[in-house]
Amino acid sequence: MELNEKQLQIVQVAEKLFAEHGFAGTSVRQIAKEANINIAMISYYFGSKEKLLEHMVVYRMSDFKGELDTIINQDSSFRSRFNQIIELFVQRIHKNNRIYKIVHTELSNSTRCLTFEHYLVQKKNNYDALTEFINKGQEQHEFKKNIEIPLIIPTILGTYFDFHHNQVFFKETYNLDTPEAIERYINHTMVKHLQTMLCALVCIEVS
Amino acid sequence: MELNEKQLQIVQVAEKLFAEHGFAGTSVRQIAKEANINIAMISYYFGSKEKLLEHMVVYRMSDFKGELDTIINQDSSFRSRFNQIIELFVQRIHKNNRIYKIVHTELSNSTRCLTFEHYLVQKKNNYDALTEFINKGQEQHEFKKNIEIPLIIPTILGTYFDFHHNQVFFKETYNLDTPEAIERYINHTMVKHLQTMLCALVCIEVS
DNA sequence: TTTAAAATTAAACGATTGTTTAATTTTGCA
DNA sequence: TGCAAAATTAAACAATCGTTTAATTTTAAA
Repeated sequence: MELNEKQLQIVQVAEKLFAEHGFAGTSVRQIAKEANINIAMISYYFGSKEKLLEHMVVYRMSDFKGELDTIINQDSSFRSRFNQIIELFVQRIHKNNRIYKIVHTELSNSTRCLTFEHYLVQKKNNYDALTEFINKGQEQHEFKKNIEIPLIIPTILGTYFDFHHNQVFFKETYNLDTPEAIERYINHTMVKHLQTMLCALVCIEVS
Repeated sequence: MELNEKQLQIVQVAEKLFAEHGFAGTSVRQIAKEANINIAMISYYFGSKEKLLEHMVVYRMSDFKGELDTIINQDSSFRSRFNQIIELFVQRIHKNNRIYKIVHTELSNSTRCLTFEHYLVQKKNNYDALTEFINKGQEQHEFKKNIEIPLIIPTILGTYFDFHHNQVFFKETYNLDTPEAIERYINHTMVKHLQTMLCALVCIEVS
């Protein structure tokens, strides 16, 4: 997926607006205005508003599997690697939260006939990689059995997104008034919460 | 919030459509057609499309605090009550998942100038009740300290909604092909996953 | 400098949006 | 039964939607 400077500008503005107001809630005129381009350029470059979204998904959903494999193949304990995986997921989803929000909203949308193939394939890869890692840990008696592995990733991403969706609530309830405070809360408090909780679920304690 | 038969019909249809296609993605003509009423009836009864959404939120966000207090005031162990609270949250969010999805989407939407006061007040109540319960458990040395209490509810609701948003993925990856299978997965597997994980986080083990 | 391709523009397209109007029908009480 | 209020209707409203057109400007290789 290669985009020229103008196309990239359109995609970036559209991503911001789609995430903020939804796909249907954003008009091509808004995008054009905010990106300082003529309305016709969207059709000219992407064909249509729908195809702009498709291009955006393919462009943004860059490969995440590499970073995951790097951690998994490290020469450290299962617990350490598991903790690193959790942190990686949070960082990744936080960095790209806009496109994920758009995809989540549109994926369960029966109007949209987009495939989101790219997203689903990448998701499957992540689930397979994590499952294989956990299975190995279970074989070596480092990880507990009878774990619902398919729900580990939903717990990580879900915790992040529920916080993200309800930021209005958290801001005023827990005094997260600056962007830096929110950043710190996500990267430290939330990561630690997830690590503690999921390790307690998965790791066998050695005493 | 009292609604006559016709108004209820409109709210129910609109709730389904808003959840499926988003607020902006649903036209009043779609609502009117599916509810078998004239378009003008929406303005007649609710004033506008926006106000229909406001009425919907107030009507649907019925009081949840009672059920929560009933469990908290039970005469059983902290662990047992905590498990029941988790199950209640999952059941509650599952039963009303449509309105929660709508609110989550529109809440972080900078276009919408709705307050969602009703939703935020109820949320605050739930957070306060849970915090008080956990604090009591900590005082009585049944619950661990240094827990990030504000992230417990996001973990419960987030796990549910990430699964819900990505149902297309889970259906084909884990063979949840019938509505009954999904129902069973949520009410048993997911509840157990959350209970095991959160109890491991919160409860002090007695050996 | 010439010239064909690419980029950009303003304007217009028909379709659809949420809302309002004014006329008509239905309802339920006196 | 009569009649005012409530409910319902089809039609029209201006505004906005995504897209296309045809003309113009810019670009870059010959």
